[in-house]
Amino acid sequence: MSNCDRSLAEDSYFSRMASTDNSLTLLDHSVGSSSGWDLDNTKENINIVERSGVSSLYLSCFDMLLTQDALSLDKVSEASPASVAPLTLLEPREEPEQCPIIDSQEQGLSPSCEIDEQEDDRSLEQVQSMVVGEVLKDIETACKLLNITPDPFEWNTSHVQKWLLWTEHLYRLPHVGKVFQELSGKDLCDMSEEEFQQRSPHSGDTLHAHLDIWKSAAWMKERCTVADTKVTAGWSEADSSSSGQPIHLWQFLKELLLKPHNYGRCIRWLNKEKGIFKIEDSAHVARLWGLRKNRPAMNYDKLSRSIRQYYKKGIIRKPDVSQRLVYQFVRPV
DNA sequence: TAGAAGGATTTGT
DNA sequence: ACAAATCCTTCTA
Repeated sequence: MSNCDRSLAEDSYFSRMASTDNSLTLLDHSVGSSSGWDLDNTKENINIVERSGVSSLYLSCFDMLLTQDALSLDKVSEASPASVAPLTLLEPREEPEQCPIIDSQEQGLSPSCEIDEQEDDRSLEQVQSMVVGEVLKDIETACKLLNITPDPFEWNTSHVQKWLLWTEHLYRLPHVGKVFQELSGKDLCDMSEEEFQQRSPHSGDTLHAHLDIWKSAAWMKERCTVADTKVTAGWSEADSSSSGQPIHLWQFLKELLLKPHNYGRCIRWLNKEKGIFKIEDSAHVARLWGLRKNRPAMNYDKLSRSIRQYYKKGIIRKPDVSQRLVYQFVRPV
């Protein structure tokens, strides 16, 4: 796909982003012009970060970065109360990966007086860079798992389906079924929020918002690569999704284990030094592996058979004291 | 009943 | 050719 194709389709998109030099400035602008995130609330927001992890915060922040104004922001957070709002009530301590929440409560922060603006600016900048970094990292992780590129424009129809399944899974959205079938990534990117909602009245708006995040991240990545800013550090690592070689199961498991923040509830180290890990949720891990390999019928029975093939190869073994769902890398990192 | 172990065969790259 | 997927039987906690 040529850059000309892209630039046409992304015109409206770029215009929304304003002409800023990097992502932080970009965040500055949108935060500064939005009623949802006042400078005075920076410390409070940092506290939110410390209390509940960054995901819910960064989604709020990123949505702000992406939405044209506070009105459309409210639309995003309130348009699908059935799918988003109850989650905060039902699972208040949900792990971020399981349920990064677009939390309307955090967006409704009220304005207050101007005190020590410079210090707030610095704190805000810290939060912003953290927020952007987290979003980029999470997208990177999803790309590895799904074996897709970060840029939705490059997706084919099967990549689109993977992304849809993944996003539904991650945000507990109702299944959209086949309404987005036959659409390429470019088709998807060209669709307005209204078109999303036409196809999927229940989760169209949320899916559109998340696609916007991906589009922004890809756009930022492109900009930052040229500008060589440190925000993109996480993207430059060579990863299995870009090596061309199909990923091995043991690599995939290590990838999950590398992201305890995201996958700690389905797989975690028991003893990282010895390479001993436990699969906490066998069905979940199998589902992720199936997603990664495009094998919808994958289950733990089959995944574990593949793990057992590693016994002979000396890649994975059962630990000395054998326990259910516990394995050990023969050569820990 | 879910998981562990491993044989046999098929599939996809 | 190779890794993984699939299907299977038998065993175990």
